[in-house]
Formats: sequence, C-alpha cells, structure tokens
Amino acid sequence: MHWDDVGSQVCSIARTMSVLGDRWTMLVVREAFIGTKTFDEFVAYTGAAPQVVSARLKRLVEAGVLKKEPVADGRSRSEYLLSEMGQDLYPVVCTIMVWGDRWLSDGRGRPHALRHTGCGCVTSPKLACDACGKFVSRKTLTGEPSPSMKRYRAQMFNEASQ
Amino acid sequence: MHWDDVGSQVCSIARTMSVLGDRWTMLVVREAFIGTKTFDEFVAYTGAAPQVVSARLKRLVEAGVLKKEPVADGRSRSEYLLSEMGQDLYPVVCTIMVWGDRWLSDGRGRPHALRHTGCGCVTSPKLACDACGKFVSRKTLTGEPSPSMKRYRAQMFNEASQ
DNA sequence: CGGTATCCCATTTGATACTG
DNA sequence: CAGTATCAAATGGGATACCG
Repeated sequence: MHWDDVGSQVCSIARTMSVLGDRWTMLVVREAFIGTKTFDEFVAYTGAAPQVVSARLKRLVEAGVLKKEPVADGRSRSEYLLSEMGQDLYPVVCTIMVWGDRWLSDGRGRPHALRHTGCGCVTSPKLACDACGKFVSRKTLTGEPSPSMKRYRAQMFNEASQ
Repeated sequence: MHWDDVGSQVCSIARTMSVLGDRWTMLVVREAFIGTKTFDEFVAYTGAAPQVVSARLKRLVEAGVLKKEPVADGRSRSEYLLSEMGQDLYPVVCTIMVWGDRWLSDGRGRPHALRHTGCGCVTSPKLACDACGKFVSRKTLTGEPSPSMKRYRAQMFNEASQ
C-alpha cells in the first residue's frame, strides 16, 4: 500500500496519521499550541528548514487543522492559528507529552509541566470515560470493531495471503 | 536541524516523535494494541512492505516499546508484544483514534468504538486531571515551562536570528 | 521579515525475488 | 511463515540563494 492510500484505511488512527504522521508535523502543531503564530518563529523553534515549515503549514491549512490569517500591518504577513479541528488535537498533544515525560526524560524534570487551574495541582492528565467520568485504561475498555472495519481487515489479510 | 537531533530537543513531544514520528510506526503500534503479534500479520494489516515492517519492529524493540519473544513452536518465529512502555502508549493511541473518529470520519460511524466496562457505555475518552479527577481542557490547564526549556528555546530563537 | 525556488544528496519505500 | 536482499523510483530535506 502506498502512503497516499493510508488515509482511506477503515481506521481512525490511519486517517489521522495520513494528516499528522510526518516527522515535523507534530512539532509544528506543538508550536501552534504554545502560541507560535508567524513563519519565522515556526522555523526557529521547530528547527526545520524553511521549505519544510512552508510545506507543513500548507498541508495543515489544507487539512483544516490551521487557519492562515492575514495580519493587517502592511507587511503582507500571515498568522497560522489553530482551527477548532486543530484545537481539538489538544488531548493528542497532551498525551504524547505525558508519555515522553515519563519514558524519555533526560532526568531534569518535565520540560513543560501542566497545572490544573481547577484544583491548583500540577497534573499529568489521564483518560476518563466521557459518560461516567471515571478514569479508564486499556483494561477497562473493550473495543468494538464495526462491521466495515472487520470486512476491511479480512480483505487486507486475504490479499496478503495470496 | 537534522532529524536525528530532534530527540535531543528539550521537549517531550519532540522526543516522542523521534521514536514514533514516522509514517508507518503508529500503524504498527496500533496493531500491537489490537493484538497482532506475528510478522506476517503486521505486514497484512498495516499495508506496509515487509522491509518497512521489519525496520519498524526493530526500531520499536530497540526503543523499548515492543518486546520480541521467541515462540517455542520449532519454527524459529517470534512474537512482538507491547512492553510496559508500549502499553503506556494507550492514551496516545486512544486520543488519536478519538480525534480521527470526530474529524476524519467517512460517515459510516466509528471504525472501532470503545465501551467502558465500568459503566457499560460506549465512550470517547477525554482527559481528566490525575489529581482531582475532573475533566480538563486547554483552557483549564496552564503550561509551566521549565527553566531549561526556556533557555533552550531562547537559544533556538537566537541562532535562527543570526 | 515572510516566504519561495533550486540544487543535490540522503533516505524511504514499493516491487520483486530470495532464503532458512 | 519469517524475514532479508536488491534495485529502481520517488520522496524528503539540508544548504543556499533569491524575491517582495
């Protein structure tokens, strides 16, 4: 399967990866969450080359994750802001950060801790059921593959067996 | 900055991406969570070429995300299982799936719904504070960059300004 | 400052075949 | 089945330069 076809897999993870599954893309998204808005800041803070940043910003705008807004300062510049779709990536960015904090630490503490304004505590957010509010884990969740996903996977398996 | 140096950024997201930030890697991880264990199943279900699967499994084993266990069936085969580090990626995989469910749907429902065994409901897990248990969002969390991260970013910015 | 264009090298990867 | 080898094609991306 070519990478371009990954977005058509019957799988939300594959579809998401067809948008975000790129070396530099998540760093661009991270910057957007930190508040980076202008091209040169994206270049400076991600460490990616300008054409790479340009390509990623373009793709994220096309995908609807970022909005490109002109800035009226007479300098023909633009700002790249998170759309609602982009802001909704917060849990993804957050869980990635929490995982890195735990497993890829350099021993000098969390680079970017989070404080919950509700309770005042520093937190490493965890998943909770949106119905009952209790914490969930892999053990307390069961997957229910849809018929179309089952069909799709059976087909993948059969094709590979030939 | 070369991609190989991304893992040394003072940022847990960058470090995580240096392990997982690859087109196919997350699909391999997805399969591991679904219960895929053998090489040919990874090839069949991810849709990636065998050398690609081989390389990704190797990298994930080296990174400590997967464990390669020999199977004693006399056929010199191995199983690839999630380590504790790998299992801890569950929230990442889960939030990615939930985002894809919402924003990249094909209109035929969630490919893989989750049911919470605690309350019996189908759920799209959300983030909650690990201290107080309340749901959190970007608005109820404030970031606290560490001194070393601040220094690092200032340095990135200065280098880019030259 | 905010990007784009070009050049060229390194890496990725799809196709195919092969081996234990 | 569980991978590895090879090769060609495509893509990615760093350096540099360029333009409004």
